[in-house]
Amino acid sequence: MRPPSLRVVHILLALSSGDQHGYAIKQEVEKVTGGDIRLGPGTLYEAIQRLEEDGLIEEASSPADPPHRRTYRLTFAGRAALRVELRRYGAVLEHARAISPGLIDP
Amino acid sequence: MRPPSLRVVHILLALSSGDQHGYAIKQEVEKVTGGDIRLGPGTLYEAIQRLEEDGLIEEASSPADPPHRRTYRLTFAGRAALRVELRRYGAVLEHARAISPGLIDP
DNA sequence: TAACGCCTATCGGAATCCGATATAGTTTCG
DNA sequence: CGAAACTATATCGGATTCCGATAGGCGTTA
Repeated sequence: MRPPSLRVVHILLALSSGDQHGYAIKQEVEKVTGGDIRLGPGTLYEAIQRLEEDGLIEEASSPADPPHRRTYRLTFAGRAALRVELRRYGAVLEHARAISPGLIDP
Repeated sequence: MRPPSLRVVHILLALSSGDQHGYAIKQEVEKVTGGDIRLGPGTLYEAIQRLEEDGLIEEASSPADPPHRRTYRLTFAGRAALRVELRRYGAVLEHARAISPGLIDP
């Protein structure tokens, strides 16, 4: 299991504040990144399958949902993995600011 | 050309404050990440080749260097690509803090 | 010269990316 | 009503990237 890519981090983050189904995740990610990160169907659903296999998300569909819709929730492990990756980003940024000020901020 | 992975961002960052050869990059990345991110030879040299092909780094070896050592420097495009990716990380972190406080900081 | 650390390179299997394609249900609107 | 557009999921296939294993060459030191 490789560390999640930025795309996958966005998927996890979209689930961090509430359950979502795949298509809604896609829309939210594209919205919050201003279209910077897009998720084609291949990327999206294969990533979801992988995350479920790895236990970072789990299905949370309710009988009230439309039958062909699958809702997912972030697991505890998923939240932990998200935190780890965000920390990595924070560390890179901190280091970048330290050694090369003017690279990010201007 | 896909966006650079976190590993590759670390390679670019290692070059942002001065020219380096591959092995020195590897050592610096492992040092600054406290061993969190390791670079095996395959990852390292293939990434370097790709970055050179894409024009993000260029060879900067001098005749004074040992003959089998290849030193690289970050190009203008490389610095720009690094900046773009760091901004993405910053944006994710900002968003994560906004929607899910307590995910990162505690 | 043997051993060790430095330095680069390639191979191959696995993982991931991602557009194209397919399928279906739902909503919108003329 | 019926066509178009949107929602929603799934799979295929080629390309890219990862990354450990393997294999060198060079320089220094014992």
